[in-house]
Amino acid sequence: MRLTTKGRYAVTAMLDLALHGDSGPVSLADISGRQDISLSYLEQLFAKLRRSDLVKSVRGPGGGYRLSRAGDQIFVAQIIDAVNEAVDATGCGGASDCQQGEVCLTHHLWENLSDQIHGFLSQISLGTLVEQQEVQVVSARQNSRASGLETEKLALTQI
Amino acid sequence: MRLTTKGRYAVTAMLDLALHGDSGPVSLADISGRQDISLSYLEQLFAKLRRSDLVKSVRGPGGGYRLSRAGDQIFVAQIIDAVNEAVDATGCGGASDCQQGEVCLTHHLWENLSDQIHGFLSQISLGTLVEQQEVQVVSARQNSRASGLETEKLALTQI
DNA sequence: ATTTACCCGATCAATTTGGTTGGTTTTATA
DNA sequence: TATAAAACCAACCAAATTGATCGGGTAAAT
Repeated sequence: MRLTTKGRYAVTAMLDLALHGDSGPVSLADISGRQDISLSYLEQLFAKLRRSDLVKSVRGPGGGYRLSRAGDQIFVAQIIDAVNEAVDATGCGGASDCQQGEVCLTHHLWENLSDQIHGFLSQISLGTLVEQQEVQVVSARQNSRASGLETEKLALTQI
Repeated sequence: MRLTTKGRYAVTAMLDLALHGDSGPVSLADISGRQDISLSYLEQLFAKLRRSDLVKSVRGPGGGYRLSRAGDQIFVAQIIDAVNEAVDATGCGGASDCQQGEVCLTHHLWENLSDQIHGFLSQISLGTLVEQQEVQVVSARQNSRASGLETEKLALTQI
């Protein structure tokens, strides 16, 4: 499990798609404009997302990308796995050829943790994130109506 | 929150320290030998770990590093934060100068997720990992005695 | 004094990241 | 049918990051 800016871009773009995909396909140019990610980098990312069947493409004018299924059926871990081509990360080759020495002990400790992170991100869907944000925005609006504008900024940053 | 091989090296080294630190300080040369990480890279990592008060150093012959407190008081998130000098990752400058446009919506969605990951890794201590591994090793040994060696590999990988 | 091992800074090769250029194909629409 | 919008695609490139190397220091145990 790796978590770099590349994964952040991918998740951000997919979130944009989840938010704007209701009325037909969304072009990469639109996402590029809204999220400030270069068009060709988006192309590279979406090539991988498509290969992993997370999005479907529609070619030609008016085309773009759609989520290949509902937002609550697409999980953050899948997005990150799609763009971060699996690095072995094992050191011992992964082929379990390492005898039960000291090296392998801590190696397994790390694998354990890595699996836990992966499991955690496998439970969070695009739908979950969007829902949470909607709750936040509504609550922030209520707060700001009640107690001034400064509260909104606060509520949004401390999710 | 970033999660790269750098963080993996740091966590691995700290785990090694947790496992071997019972009888006095552990030298970086020892860790380097056991974990197959270059000595000078370990030096760079431990300089940061020391600055973050996660380890204490003992100079001179027989010296090395000790955890600066018990393993169950050192959390994975702290280790990763220590070696990955904070990248802003915000895009909008972080100074909340971004108006409530579309860009900032997904930006906050990502921040939300990032915070969740950080919170998750703030609950996992070195002690937790070592404990789990000990449980696993014991259980694997029992399994392999009961039903053959293949079970051990299985139990270790599916933690 | 010598040795061990932490400390420190500069440098550097390899990899990854993110972008650029320059196309091609598909397809809606005028 | 011509045009334009947009997905596709491959090669290449600059910047950042990673991880290693070198060449020294400094503290302390023997």
